[in-house]
Amino acid sequence: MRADAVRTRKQLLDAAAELFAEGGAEVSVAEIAERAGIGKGTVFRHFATKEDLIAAIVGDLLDDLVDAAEKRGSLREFMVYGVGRLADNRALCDVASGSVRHPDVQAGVERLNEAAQRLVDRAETREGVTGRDVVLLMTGVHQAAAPLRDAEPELWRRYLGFLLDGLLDTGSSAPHSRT
Amino acid sequence: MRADAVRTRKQLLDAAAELFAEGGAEVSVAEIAERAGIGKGTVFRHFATKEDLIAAIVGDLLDDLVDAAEKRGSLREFMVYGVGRLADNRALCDVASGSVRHPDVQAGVERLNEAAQRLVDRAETREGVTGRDVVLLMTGVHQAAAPLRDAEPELWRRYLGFLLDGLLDTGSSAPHSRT
DNA sequence: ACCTGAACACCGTTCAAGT
DNA sequence: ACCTGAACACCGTTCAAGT
Repeated sequence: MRADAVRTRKQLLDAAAELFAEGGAEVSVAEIAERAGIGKGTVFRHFATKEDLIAAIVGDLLDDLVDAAEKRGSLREFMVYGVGRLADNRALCDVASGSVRHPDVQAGVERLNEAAQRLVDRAETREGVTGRDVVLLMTGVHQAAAPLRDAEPELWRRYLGFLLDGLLDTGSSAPHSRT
Repeated sequence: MRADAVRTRKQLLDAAAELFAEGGAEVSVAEIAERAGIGKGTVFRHFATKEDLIAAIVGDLLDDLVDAAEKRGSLREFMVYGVGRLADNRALCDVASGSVRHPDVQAGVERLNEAAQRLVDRAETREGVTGRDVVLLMTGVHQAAAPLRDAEPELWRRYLGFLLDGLLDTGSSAPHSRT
């Protein structure tokens, strides 16, 4: 790849990362090209489709979450971190809502599921809970709180608390029995 | 309104209800017009924007949920019914995901929140839980399970179970304490 | 009064023409 | 090799022309 192309590509990725984070996948290719200071057609020289561009940006975000799963001590800490990331990046929300179905993204989610599974293995959860459950439920918590994102930006913490109380096995008492 | 216009409007609403239920808000006006057997322009004679048409369809769905909240005995039953409706109607999902922001829809959600509040008042939940929380959390449960809608269509029941265990106050033991 | 389809401004995508 | 903007097929929306 020629030096000028490397530079163009970086400008494109920087602009896309910023705009997708703020506005989600719905920001137009024209806007991204303008912000990057390049022609609209050039975007498609680097990425065959808009979806491919989104997948490249979102892939990095998912890798960051996998790192977090490996570095954070507990399942609880990971879930707090993960929902927090969902709350501040609209592109990640679009992945969570299933509107991005790119194979690279699916692979990234799969790696995240596996990393979450390793945390579940070391945690005291109710029986049958998998890493995949944890990842899906994180997105559910975020999306429940999302409509009030502006009015109550910390609402997801409360909802995550409810979920964790249903998910974690506290050991001492019998939290999941119904009288 | 002239008799032929009444007929046209009904054809339009029937087609829209069916297609939105299957495909969500993203089905095109052209598709709806074709299914209804009317011209594309005629759609905009009855509804100023596509959003207004969606709001009309979704309003009925929300009214049905309000009815359910009033007729179902318990909070738990209502939540099972509500998430079930979300699972089989894509238009309702689009409301839940916040991609429909029509004032009539917001008003419908508000009425649903109030109906849910009346169920909460009669239920044993943890402190501070509101009807609005219940409605939001129902959408969260659904959206968590949505990516596996085809592979595991009943997954939402399991996730709703997790949530209810965190939400309901079982009385006897101390389910929300952490040791 | 009511319906229609051609026309408009957008979108993602393609590609001939430029460097 | 790489970049560009005009051109294309879509979309929601408008409106002059028809009944």
